[in-house]
Amino acid sequence: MSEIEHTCAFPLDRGAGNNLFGCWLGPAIGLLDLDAFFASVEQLDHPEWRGRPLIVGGDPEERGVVSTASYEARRFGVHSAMSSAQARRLCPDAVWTHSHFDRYRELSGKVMDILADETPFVERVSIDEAFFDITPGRYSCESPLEIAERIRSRVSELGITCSIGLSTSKTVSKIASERDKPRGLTVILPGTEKAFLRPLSVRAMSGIGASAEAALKRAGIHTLGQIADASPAVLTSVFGCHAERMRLRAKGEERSPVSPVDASDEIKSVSCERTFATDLTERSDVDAALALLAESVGRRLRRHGLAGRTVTVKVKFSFGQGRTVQRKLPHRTDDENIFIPVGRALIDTFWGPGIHVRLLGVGISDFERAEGIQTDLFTEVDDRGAVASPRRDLSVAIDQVREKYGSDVVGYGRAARFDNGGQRRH
DNA sequence: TCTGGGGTCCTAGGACCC
DNA sequence: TCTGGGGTCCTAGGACCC
Repeated sequence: MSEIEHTCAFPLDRGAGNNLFGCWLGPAIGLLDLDAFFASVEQLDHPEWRGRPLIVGGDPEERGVVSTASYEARRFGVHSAMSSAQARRLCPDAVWTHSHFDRYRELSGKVMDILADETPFVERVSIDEAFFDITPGRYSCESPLEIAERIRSRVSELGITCSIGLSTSKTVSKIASERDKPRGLTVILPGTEKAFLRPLSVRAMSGIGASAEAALKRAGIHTLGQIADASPAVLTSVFGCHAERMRLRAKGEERSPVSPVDASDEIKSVSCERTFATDLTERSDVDAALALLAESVGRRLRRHGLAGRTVTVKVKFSFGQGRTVQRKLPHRTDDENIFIPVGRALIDTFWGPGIHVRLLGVGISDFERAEGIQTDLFTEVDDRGAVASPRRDLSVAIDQVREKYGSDVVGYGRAARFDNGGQRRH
């Protein structure tokens, strides 16, 4: 029997009728966040890496960045999104590994199963985060604290750990979950939300990024309490039509429900981009890179059974600026043989002498539902209403070989000049 | 030391139509 | 011929998230 440990940000106010071991007033919404998730999975799968600084991310020699650092590596100052080169300087002895998404997805699924076993009201936010509603009386009459404690303990049986924030709203629980990582359970009791939020920096609240923070600072607003007290005009100048919703969130009075996602679950776009170890300066290299990225997008579209109508090409130049250009196709497709030429035409719109390409990306979006598809008499359309080139069959055959033997085995000649790291082959 | 890769959502302007 | 207004589609860009 695990002993109940938790952090209460504020002393219990028994007078208000809230008691840890008694009743919980109002909604009980939890946010579960897996601790250093990718790094924890790697340490689970490689016992020899446990207890050592571990970095999941791109190669330091190739403009990579840190995806996740284990807590041992974080002690050296390494954190997500830091360039791998800097991480290596801070922690030269760290173990490095690339990410293994299929494995992360598998474990994430097991965690979601645990949540689903405790309550039907689960809203998955990302691969390592989910909200869950355990309001007493909605599904179970058990104390929210006991349920949260049990979830935490069941997750640890998988060999990874999580932190949980528990309160009456999503905003507060999300912030609370960050307070005591790893393996924390932070409870903000009903009635104490406002006092908990007031002194916090505006950046603590999700939805406020660097840009909104700067705008708020110009208005003299630094804390969530100041957002709660700000004039409607000031808030509107920063948040537009979301001003009053942001105020409610900052006051701890948000009432947005945990929505088990079905429709919003659907994929809206599929894209692939690559930062090259050395800039591309030859148009032929850029075209070859486009083909490589497009094949990856095509493969994922076919795997998901999706076909889209908008092609987007994204580019970053060596001197920092970037551009995105997009074009709508007359018909949807999942066939890179169709959208590669469109991508080339989009590259034409910004290509010129002396251009150095640091990053190139390709994306497909605008997935129509089958009943909304329009066709004409002269276009061959498959049973899902998508157009395909004669070479799509070849693409599908390559998909199958890759499924079976791994992605490095076979590919078109046009993509063979780059390996998966985007490094030019010599 | 600069700043990856996968996404979502929103805004704004211009074209075009009624 | 001039005028205005509204709606929708397309495109580009930006903010934000993990």
